[in-house]
Amino acid sequence: MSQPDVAKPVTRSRENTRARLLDAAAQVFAEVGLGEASVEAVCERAGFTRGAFYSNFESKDDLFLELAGRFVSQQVEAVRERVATLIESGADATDTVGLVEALDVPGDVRLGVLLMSEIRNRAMRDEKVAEAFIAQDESMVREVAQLIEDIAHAKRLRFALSPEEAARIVLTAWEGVSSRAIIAGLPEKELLELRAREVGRIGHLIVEQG
Amino acid sequence: MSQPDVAKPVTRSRENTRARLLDAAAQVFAEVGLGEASVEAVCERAGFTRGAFYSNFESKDDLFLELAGRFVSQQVEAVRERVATLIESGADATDTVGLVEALDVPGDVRLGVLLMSEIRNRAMRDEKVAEAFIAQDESMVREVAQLIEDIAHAKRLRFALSPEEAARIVLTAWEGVSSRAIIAGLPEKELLELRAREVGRIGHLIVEQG
DNA sequence: GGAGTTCGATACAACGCTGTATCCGATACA
DNA sequence: TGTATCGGATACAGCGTTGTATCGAACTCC
Repeated sequence: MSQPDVAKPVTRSRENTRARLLDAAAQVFAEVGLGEASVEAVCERAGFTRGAFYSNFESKDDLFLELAGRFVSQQVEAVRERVATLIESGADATDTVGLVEALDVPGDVRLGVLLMSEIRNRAMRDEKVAEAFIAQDESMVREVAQLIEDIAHAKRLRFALSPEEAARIVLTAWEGVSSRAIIAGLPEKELLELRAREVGRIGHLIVEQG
Repeated sequence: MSQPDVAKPVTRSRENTRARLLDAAAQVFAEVGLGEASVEAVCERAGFTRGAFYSNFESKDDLFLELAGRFVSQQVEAVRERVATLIESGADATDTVGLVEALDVPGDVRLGVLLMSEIRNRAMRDEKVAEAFIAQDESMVREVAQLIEDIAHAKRLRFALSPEEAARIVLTAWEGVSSRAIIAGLPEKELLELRAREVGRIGHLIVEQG
């Protein structure tokens, strides 16, 4: 898919330029949106010319698909790690806000939200992106469901909702709150606080409803 | 903002072309996205040339701002009406699914979801759009909050959440479910069912948690 | 019914972006 | 040290899009 017709060798240098282009693309796409971003702009940001670009990707769509896959996977992986350490550290399950904060993925939050929004938007129109999105989204749901299940177990609670359903609600709220915060122009710090608070409240609602 | 330098008369014919252009734009923007939609494509869809376009709008952004305002207002208005009739008809407050279904706005659902997603996406980067979006979003929250409050009153319940908070959760879930359905490629009928079911469940969660 | 105005079509100039073909420096390898 | 390959820069042709300037038909208003 993202592989050119004539298979090119996978040298260290090559991987490096690809990575720089992908990082630059993430920034540019987040800033102006996928549609209004030109290949030119991405290359400029990365410090390359289009020669480098077309030597590494077939098109903007090709790059975006790869970026989307990479980015969403990273998010899932980051959350997976957090959940793992949370579970074995036996965190206080009543502190939903603390738990929610612990899910924050390191990195530029604003960029993350904007990029994810861009990916979601694209996934609504592009089969390929949708496929990648759904797969990773389900992984994410499973991770969070696991966390919720462990909390339920620790508190000896039974829910009317399945852990998966609860996880979906939490994740949906997560995204919704993030978007609203960005639209309202909240700085990163307040965004994080608001998100922890609101999503924590939802978590509470689910947990208390035994 | 959307008014040309030299104020143009507001004739019937003029309003008609503006409306046709706006409708066409809604379709095109929903189909391919704002960024990848050309002014040309919008005009073609509307059955005009760019001459008509530039005689009525300053730019694509100008048109989009107007479209966004109009569209979001319509949504709010439609919901407002439904809520009003629901309230005075004294609908069965325990039937959350029925209540949720009653909020469905008439028209092409898929188009509505895609367009709203486009508007939200744009609002994250554009002050003007954000402003319009926030204003209307708050109206919407108030409408739904009103509905929730009436249900609470009818059932003599008190919530841990304020009606506004509850409304936000419902609306966020609404959008989240819609997006996921579109990404999954569900046909309109199933989208509506899924949405009613899932959002209804959330409503239940809020209502039962007295 | 004639003069003025309005609205949209047409024609045009300019620009930006894309994708490819070619070139050149660097690196690896013998 | 010579040779071959690789990776990115440069140059170029072509296209689509934008915005404006101009034109003509239709409608308005006296």
